[in-house]
Amino acid sequence: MPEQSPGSRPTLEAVAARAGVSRATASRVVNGGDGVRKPLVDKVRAAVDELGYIPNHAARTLVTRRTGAVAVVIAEPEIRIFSDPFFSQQIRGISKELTAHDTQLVLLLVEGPGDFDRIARYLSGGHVDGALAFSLHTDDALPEITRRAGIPAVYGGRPSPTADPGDQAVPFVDADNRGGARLAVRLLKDLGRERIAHICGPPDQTSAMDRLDGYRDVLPDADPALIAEGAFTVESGARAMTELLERRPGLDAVFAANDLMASGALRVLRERGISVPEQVALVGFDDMDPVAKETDPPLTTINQDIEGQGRLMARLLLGALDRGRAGSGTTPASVITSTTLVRRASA
Amino acid sequence: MPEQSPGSRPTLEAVAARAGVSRATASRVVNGGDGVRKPLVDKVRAAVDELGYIPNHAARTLVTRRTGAVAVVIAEPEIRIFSDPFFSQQIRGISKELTAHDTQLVLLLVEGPGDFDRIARYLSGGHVDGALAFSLHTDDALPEITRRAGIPAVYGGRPSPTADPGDQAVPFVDADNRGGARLAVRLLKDLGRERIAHICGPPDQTSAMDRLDGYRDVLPDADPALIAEGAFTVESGARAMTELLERRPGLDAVFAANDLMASGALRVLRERGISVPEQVALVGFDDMDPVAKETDPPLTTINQDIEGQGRLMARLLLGALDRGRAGSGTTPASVITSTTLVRRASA
DNA sequence: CCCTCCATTGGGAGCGCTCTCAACCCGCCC
DNA sequence: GGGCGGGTTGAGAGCGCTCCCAATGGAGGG
Repeated sequence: MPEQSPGSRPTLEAVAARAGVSRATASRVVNGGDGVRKPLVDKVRAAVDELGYIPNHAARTLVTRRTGAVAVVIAEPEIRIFSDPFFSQQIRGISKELTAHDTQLVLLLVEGPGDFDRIARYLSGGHVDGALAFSLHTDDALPEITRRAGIPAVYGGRPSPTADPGDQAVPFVDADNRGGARLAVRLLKDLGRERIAHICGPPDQTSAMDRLDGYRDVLPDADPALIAEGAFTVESGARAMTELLERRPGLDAVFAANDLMASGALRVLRERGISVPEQVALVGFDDMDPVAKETDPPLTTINQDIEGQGRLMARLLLGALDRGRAGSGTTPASVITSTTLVRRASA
Repeated sequence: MPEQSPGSRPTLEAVAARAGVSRATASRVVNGGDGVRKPLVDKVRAAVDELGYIPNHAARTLVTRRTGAVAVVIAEPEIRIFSDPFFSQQIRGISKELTAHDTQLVLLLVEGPGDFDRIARYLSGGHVDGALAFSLHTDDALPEITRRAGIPAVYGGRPSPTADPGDQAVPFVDADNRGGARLAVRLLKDLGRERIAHICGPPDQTSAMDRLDGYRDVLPDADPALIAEGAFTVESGARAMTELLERRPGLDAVFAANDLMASGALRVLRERGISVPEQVALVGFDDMDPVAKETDPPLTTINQDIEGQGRLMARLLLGALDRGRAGSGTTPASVITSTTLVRRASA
């Protein structure tokens, strides 16, 4: 690849001239070469190589109205993204899939409650062909924004009903949180545990509520005092565990709605000299990479293929974009990915 | 903001017509309004609002030759990005700074060794005005790539001398790793420890080597057997600690080159019934958010302002871009950010 | 009162590319 | 042998915007 002295990039015109063809033919070759006779194709290809021609993206976008880029919107102003490998893994999956389809990833981090305007403007501004969004909280304006922007969007995680802008269903990819939770609680039940507590996540996140629903599916008559609320963090898990132990000292199992809270709970149990899994069996959720394996004992937990979810999101969006080009702008269907039980030592 | 029915976005032409001015004047107003009389400015602004006009980015880029976007290249094909909050925090800082300057962030994750070609093509393709890169390993082709692409770039972390493409110094932002390490080791020495071991990071990362140098600055005559190599992961820290304990059972302090390895070391020490900090004092590095505070005992460590480093990188790059526009294409100077000792319970 | 000058404004030329459409050329069939 | 059709190719018109340059008009000085 020849070096680029800035501001002197060869144009299609130059390639055409060098190959002795018209700009139109050069363009055809650059875009796949269909309908151009072999010798000409070769000539143009050679000219491209010699000149180090790289198509001007802006010019192309101007006429095709496709940017070849997709926005990833993360509406999480706060700290969670730092400590949570969840996002990184989804992004890795998204990136892989987009790269494979020559599509760029524009990252939009929401910098605060007032920042949605900026996001809306950007999405409406024709900078990107579509959006992948992580909208975790029920009060989130994102679904409404993407709908208004008139570009296809796929969500990571089921948006809450209240955030859903009416008739148009918002396509999303989510793990089978409820089913996973059932798996976890059923294991504890099968183990013969009789007072199974639950540390649930924040009520404004659908994943937390779905997991709670799964717990209730298996234990419809559970003592309400056996449920404590956390915030998906280690600290909050510890607090919730303390609370549970005060309310129901006789509990013999805990299902925590994620591994972070499970590890917080584990710390409290250890501090009190309560043995895991002998006295209290513990199950987490997420199978989060370093956390679940590194605790002592390692966590029994529910695995979800996070990277796979990212790939799937990208694939759904790319599909919608392709269909959009073909004319029929159908929105993709949502997908729920399966979860599996990973048995380690904590239960 | 009016809704967008796709494919029918108003153009500058439409705004001009509605405001009763020429396209040129409308353009001036949209771009700040300098040199346009107040009443006309107001008319155009009103037309913009009524029509919901949003400038076409591609058209603008085509003529200005500025994309208003910056690439963030992460040349870390593997798992580290998942468990390491480091990147997320830098990106958060970068995002804040870029957003404040109306610049977009295009994320480029290197998907494997063969993927550098794609990155090179992208950076050379006029998609972005500049690049922020994280090039962690000495064998990294990134500095060469950005140089060839002819766009300004700023690195996160000092590139190794071997990766540096010759005369042109590569501008970077890095923590004062060496100074931080000195702080850590000096503390241990001041505490009266006499056999201070070091768990260093992988030799192909300059941060690891700088921290090792800092250790040696304070302990030039240290027993080589007191140095063990890890890979910046929890597991490798545990292994290194085991090794050290075999080689020098009498060691009374450990400086680990990051908190992850420190926590691995801590686990081994606890398993062996060695008390921290009484028998062995332990210092980490990074002050990594959940890790350092959550260990038992909490880690004494070296803090670096990671988000600040990200902001700084972005600021340097934006500065270079502005200067580039002004004509004088000077590369920014590198910056070393200071580190501070955070005293907790492990030393 | 006329001329000069500066502050505004508008006209128009492109930025580099795609895409429609007409022109062309060849082989084939009647 | 002439006409027709399909496969190739080229010419030209924009995509929406910025920016150069010329035109305009009013203020101020002589």
